[in-house]
Amino acid sequence: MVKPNQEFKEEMALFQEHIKRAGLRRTAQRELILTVFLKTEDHLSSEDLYWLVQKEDPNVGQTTVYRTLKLLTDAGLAREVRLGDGRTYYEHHFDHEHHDHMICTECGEVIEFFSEEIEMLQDQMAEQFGFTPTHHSLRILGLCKVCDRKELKTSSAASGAQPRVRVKTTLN
Amino acid sequence: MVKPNQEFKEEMALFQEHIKRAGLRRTAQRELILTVFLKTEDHLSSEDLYWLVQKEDPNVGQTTVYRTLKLLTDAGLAREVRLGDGRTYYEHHFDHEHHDHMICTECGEVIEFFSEEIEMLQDQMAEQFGFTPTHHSLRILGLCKVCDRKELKTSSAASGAQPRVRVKTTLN
DNA sequence: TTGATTGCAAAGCATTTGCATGCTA
DNA sequence: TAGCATGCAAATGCTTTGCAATCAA
Repeated sequence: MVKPNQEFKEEMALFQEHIKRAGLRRTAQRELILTVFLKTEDHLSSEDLYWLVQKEDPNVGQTTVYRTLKLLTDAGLAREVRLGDGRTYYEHHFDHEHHDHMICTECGEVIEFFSEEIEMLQDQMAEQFGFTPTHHSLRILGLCKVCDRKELKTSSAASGAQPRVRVKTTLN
Repeated sequence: MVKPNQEFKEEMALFQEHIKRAGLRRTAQRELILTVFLKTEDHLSSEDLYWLVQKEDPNVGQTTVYRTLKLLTDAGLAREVRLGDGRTYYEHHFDHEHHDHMICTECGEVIEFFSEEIEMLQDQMAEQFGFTPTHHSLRILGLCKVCDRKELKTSSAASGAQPRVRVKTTLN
């Protein structure tokens, strides 16, 4: 079922490189997990990935998925994502540029977005504080288009006008 | 030891109001927890707050602190903060305007900052996607001034020049 | 009096760790 | 062969829940 690894040649190579550099070992599990991971879209939890991997090889354990995800993160192939609920999600770069997230608190939809200006301003802010940034994390929580409409319908009567965009407060 | 509640008159009133509105009850524990909470600075975990409350009244339980912190969040008096490790921190508005965070991954220092421009751009982005934001969360991870200097010293020789600020990738 | 609140202990979750066995290099 | 990797079960750490006793309204 798994497509030939050749599809992710670069990524696989990067991984092997990292493994060698760290004095670790190349194993079937790690390769399978990475391959399955690269074929996913969006964000998935360790458990999500575990089930996907299970379909290919029922012998792989949860623990190995957890450990490998960590390894992939170290290798720069995966990125931890915290969506706000307790757990940790992961996403990869393959076919995906760097981006931030809007998360609908009603239906859980996740919108990926990117703003060059926001990036620049962040760097400027950091510089002001003598801070050297390595990562950043921007989440906007609220209602997606669909849920916002529902909200209007159920609560008071909705005027035809677009709801005003307004950030009331901050998390984090 | 606890200063008279009069100091936080407004906050206390808001809390009582919320409690009444929700058909809940005013209790000594809740008042104590809120008072102690408002006297703190920065971000503290439920457990941190628990220990502070313990000093005033050893009979108050962990659970009540957890529950009250949730209540305060609902009432708009507290704000959940996720610093990146597993746990949830809280901060209050008293004496504190809305802000975002830079977190030093070396020493854990947390710098609070605010950028009107970034706020505006976020609203603009949201509008583009028909998204109605309610909260947002921006974290910049990296090295603070002090740790960055140390880093330079221990690794290769440091040139006198300021290190370039550059965001490599995103967590979120 | 009624039903919300509390504190304890137990349960839940996601994640990590200990350890004997298995497998790369 | 040495020692990293694996998978299981047990342990952890934070947070939530069940429940009898307590307390505010």
